[in-house]
Amino acid sequence: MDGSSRTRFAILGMLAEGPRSGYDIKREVTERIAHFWNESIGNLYPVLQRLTRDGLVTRSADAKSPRARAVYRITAAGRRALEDWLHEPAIPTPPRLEILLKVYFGAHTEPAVLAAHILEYRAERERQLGMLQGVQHELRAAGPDPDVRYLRLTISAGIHAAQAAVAWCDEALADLGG
Amino acid sequence: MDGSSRTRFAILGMLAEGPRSGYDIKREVTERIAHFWNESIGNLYPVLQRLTRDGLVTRSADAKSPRARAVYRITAAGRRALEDWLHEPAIPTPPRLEILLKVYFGAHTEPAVLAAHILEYRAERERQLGMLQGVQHELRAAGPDPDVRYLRLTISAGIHAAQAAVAWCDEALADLGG
DNA sequence: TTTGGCATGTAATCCGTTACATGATTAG
DNA sequence: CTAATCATGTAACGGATTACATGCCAAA
Repeated sequence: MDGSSRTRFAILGMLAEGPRSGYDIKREVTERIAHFWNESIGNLYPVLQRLTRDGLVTRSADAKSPRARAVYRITAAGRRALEDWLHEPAIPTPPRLEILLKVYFGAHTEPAVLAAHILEYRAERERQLGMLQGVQHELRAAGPDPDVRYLRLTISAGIHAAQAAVAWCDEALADLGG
Repeated sequence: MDGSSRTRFAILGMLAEGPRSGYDIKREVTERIAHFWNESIGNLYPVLQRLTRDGLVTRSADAKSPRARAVYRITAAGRRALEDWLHEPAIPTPPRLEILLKVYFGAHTEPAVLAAHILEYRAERERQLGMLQGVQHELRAAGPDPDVRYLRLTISAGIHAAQAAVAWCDEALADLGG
């Protein structure tokens, strides 16, 4: 059945902080955790329905909004499911970095083609790095707020990863250029 | 149809270095590029059939082997497809790091639970780091061999990423411990 | 008034994993 | 002899993306 869908838990985690609509969840994913997680809106709605059917969340109409908004709330069973999942070790997803696959097969094209790809990749990672550092700076101003403790940690993870990626790009570009 | 399947190109790239069986390809993936790419054997065989049907590879029985081995060779059309793909920019796959999702929702469990997960994650990354450094060392002995130039680059990428991951783990563990 | 953002959902499709099924060969 | 590895494949399933379809509300 639903053995490994981690979308369920992403949703449950978000709802554990308070009631939200599907649209809200999607926004929070893209605005706060996009650097390590993603959800497509076309998947979110069906999974929310299944979670409702399973009694892990409840659905109600938002009275305060003039729009047709469905607001979801996590149930006690939902919290239990979330906590159980948090206790299980994380299952590592095998990575698929297409940029490195192209590099690995680099002998079958010109080095300049590869360099162009890496340059583009570097720009993207640098852009991301700047964004994350911006968030980190804002969070520093907030002081030792326990509410943002875990957000801080994920931001830091993204910064480490982005810096490593940029450093590798520079190394690779130097190698390909010389 | 087969718009975005990168498995095709992983196969074509491997076959561009020489004839191989499906089993060979799987072995090469797990032994050399597992740190940034993966393929399941159950997917490899059907895709090889489709590539044969499309005329990008040819299939023949291996006469030299006492076993029932099917050997695939890349065709001119296959090489063209590979080169075309190498010219296209890499499509970034949105990441899904479950470990960070758990950290993000860390407020809903005990810090010690999180720390245990991170410790396990750290061990895995450190193990991987050691392995990659071992390969890097072997490759250094080979000198400036152009054949291993691109392999070297992917190994280096893995080392950068693993080091960054380990560094973050230490930072996170210090934070959670204190 | 028209554009963009809010908001929800379905359908088609696909990409890929896991488990299952089978059998030959080689090394200990 | 027997276990591990070589070797190929199919079937069931599921998780997720993209495109499609619809419509309201607010701001310019």
